[in-house]
Amino acid sequence: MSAPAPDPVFTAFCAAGLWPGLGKRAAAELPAAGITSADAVTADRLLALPRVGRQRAERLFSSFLAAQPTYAVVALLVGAGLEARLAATAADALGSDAARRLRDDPWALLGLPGVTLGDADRLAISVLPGADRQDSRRGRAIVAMTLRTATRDGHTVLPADLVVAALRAEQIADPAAAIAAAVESGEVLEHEPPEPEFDEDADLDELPEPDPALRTLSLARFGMAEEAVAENVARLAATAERIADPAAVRSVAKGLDDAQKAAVAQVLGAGVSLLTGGPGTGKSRTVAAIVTLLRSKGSEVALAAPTGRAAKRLEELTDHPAVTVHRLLGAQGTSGGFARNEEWPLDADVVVVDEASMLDVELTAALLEACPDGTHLLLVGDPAQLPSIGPGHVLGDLIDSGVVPFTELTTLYRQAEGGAIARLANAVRAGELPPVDSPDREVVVVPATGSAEAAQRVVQLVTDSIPRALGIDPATVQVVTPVHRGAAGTIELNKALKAKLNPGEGTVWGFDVGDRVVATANHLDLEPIGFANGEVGVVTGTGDGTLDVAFASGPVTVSGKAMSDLRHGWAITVHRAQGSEWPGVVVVLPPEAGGMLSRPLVYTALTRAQRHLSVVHASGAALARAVREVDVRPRRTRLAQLLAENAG
DNA sequence: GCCTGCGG
Repeated sequence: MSAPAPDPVFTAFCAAGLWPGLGKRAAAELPAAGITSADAVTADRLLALPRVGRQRAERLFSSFLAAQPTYAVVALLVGAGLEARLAATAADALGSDAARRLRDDPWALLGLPGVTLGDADRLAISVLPGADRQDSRRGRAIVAMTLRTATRDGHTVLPADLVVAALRAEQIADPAAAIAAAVESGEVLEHEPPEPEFDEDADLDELPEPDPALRTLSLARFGMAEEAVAENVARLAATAERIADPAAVRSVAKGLDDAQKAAVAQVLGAGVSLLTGGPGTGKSRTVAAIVTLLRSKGSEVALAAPTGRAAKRLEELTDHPAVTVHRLLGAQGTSGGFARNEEWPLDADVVVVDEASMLDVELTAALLEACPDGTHLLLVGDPAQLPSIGPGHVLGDLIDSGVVPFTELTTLYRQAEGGAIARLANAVRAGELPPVDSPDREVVVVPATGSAEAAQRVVQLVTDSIPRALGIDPATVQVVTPVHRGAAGTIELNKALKAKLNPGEGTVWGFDVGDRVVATANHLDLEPIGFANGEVGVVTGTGDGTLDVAFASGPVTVSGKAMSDLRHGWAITVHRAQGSEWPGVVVVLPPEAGGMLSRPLVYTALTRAQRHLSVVHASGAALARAVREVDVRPRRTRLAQLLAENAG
């Protein structure tokens, strides 16, 4: 008797690794055990697999049964000629009745990462005989997709006109109906244009109409988050009571300038306040004074930052515990919400968040919702640095709204005032790119043509020119580039720099003693103090699958999972360098980064340098253009308008 | 298309 032909759905399910606990090797051995379809799966047959005992067979059988929702999705996907791997994501996102939901609305597939409209259309043709490109579910899904794509560029809203144009580009005949369907589903919100200023003397017949071109749409997630931020800022502003007499500032005023003292006084009175300024203007020193004052008053202070590294630094500078905002709020896994919320709010009198330019709108909404009436919130940050990864422009919008009290620190203390680095950084902050005038070579600009030549210049600067001409140890010089790929990206630069500075085999996970490494994730729980994403260290020893790494904050022995979160760190991206500074910095601007150059990126890169800055410039006119424009792609948001409306 | 935070 010959075995039945293997069931393609079953085969795809197993091959895609969707059967929990079943390895690749075991999957390949299933046919030999007589298991070629779902119906053939029994604990007894599984027992026939090599290296499988009774207990494992039972476990495999029950994990197969538990994976039935995923199996049902695989059946749909395979029928449409789509990748079975998608099934796991679909079951995660759509729940145990994912298959039924996809049969009801195949375009719901578009909500999953990596799915194209073409994929969703194929599924639709396969599950809905006679599927029509004018189907209202399709139009609705394209509206949401358009808004999701905009979200990746940081926008929380899009003008309705742009969404209409996107719908027309997909041959949707009735864009208004598609938008109405998206709003009806609850996934999308429609925002009427702001009311024009009311002029009391105007003729009643000529009341200005809101401009329909200003109508916007948002994904409800982000539209509601912005509304929550605006409402809760107003709530905290209205419920705050003065913590201490402004005269109390005197007790910590020693060493603070007038603006810094004003910032301290502001926190004592305001429910929400802002403290802004560039690197070296004393933001941290001011926060330290605030913490000292509040502790002396017996107030409960909570310190937090959006990144682990910023939290760690805040803790060192204030000598007061600081955590990530996620930790502060009790983040529950990737999809989940936060343990601290309206029902179980934070119990601090004052909450201070450093590096607030990195706050996106959802995290800010969660933070504000967890602050009970009367909490004072201080956001500290530099609006000129890179914007948050998630959508929103929270710090900038809070400033632009004009309704939140803020103090801007402008006096530079860290770099020599009038030094070439500070002059250049200040000019870039203001949108200008003056010719560099630095006879003492504090700033050196090295022109290059193409990324290969740029890379050569970088290696030359780090290993030869900078140490020889300026006497700066290469160990204190950091290379910073916008990109990973290409000849002047981190990957190739690190290879070239390792070959010159610390050649070797890479005995443990590609690393040798003497290699510079950078962390790409937080491991704050390693002994004794762990490491934070973006920290740079040097390998000081290797063991059996372990590395001893000396980070600036202390030594750490790294093994296992944490090891895979280390990369070579002579050259790192500008994004990862945010929040760190080095005595010497080489900034590389390769031509292929031209499109991603922006004023915040250039400013962030330049301000990483304390004593010496070399700029290897190969991006031509794109650099001046990027610095001149406030941002190449400004984020469209509604928060500033909402804040102003709530205040008025 | 490029870059990137947090969490388990």
